[in-house]
Amino acid sequence: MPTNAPHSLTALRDYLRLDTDFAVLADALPWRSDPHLAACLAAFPGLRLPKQPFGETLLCFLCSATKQIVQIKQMVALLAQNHGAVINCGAGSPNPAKAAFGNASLHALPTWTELAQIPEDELRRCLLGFRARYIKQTALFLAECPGWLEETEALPYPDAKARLMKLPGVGEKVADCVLLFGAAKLEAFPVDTWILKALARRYDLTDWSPAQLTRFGRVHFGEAAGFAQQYLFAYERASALGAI
DNA sequence: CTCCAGGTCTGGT
DNA sequence: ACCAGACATGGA
Repeated sequence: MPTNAPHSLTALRDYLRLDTDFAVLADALPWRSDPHLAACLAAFPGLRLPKQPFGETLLCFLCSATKQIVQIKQMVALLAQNHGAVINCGAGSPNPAKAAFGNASLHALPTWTELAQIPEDELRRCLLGFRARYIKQTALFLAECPGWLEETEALPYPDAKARLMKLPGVGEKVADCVLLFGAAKLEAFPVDTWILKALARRYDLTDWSPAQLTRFGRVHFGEAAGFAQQYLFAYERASALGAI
């Protein structure tokens, strides 16, 4: 562990925003008393938690409900391709993405303002299914409330979470993902199917209810629970794929 | 064909 | 407060 690892939660957040080596955050986790977490940390020594744009994170996780990760990627790619502004990478512009994608035009994700203009049935063409309605309604709400997203991101975790959960399609899990990945709120502990499996299987809690497992995770992993969540998630998926 | 996927909402007890 | 179905769609 580097000796300059930050020790307060505020310092950890600042550290996160620099997109440096986040492995030092492990120091804030109870891995010394937790053999499984220790194994996860050892299995993914380079794991990072980059802070991503708040609004884009919200869009991506509004797509995520009961979908496989490969499919979520495809939905997001279609949203960009069909409705996002073209990113200029003409001749002379040293855009590394152009080398990677050849002459295919690159698109940004559509902004919430742009999404508010798109008919729901057109959004549905991006394989969104029933999620199209959530995205459309959220876009219409955000269009009526300029600054709402920025204000939400600036709030403390519990207030930000409560506000996000007022959006259609945003429940506890999606709100936690948006705050963990899009706002670097390390207290956020998103509980998805993988985390439920990990808590039940790796902590010998097979007869616990999902609500009890959730509470266990939030209490056990503490102030940097979201960082622990990433390790549990990565480990459980790799394990399912036979990579571990 | 059936089951599940980085869930949420709604309408029942 | 807790529980079952519905919700779209594709991959395993």
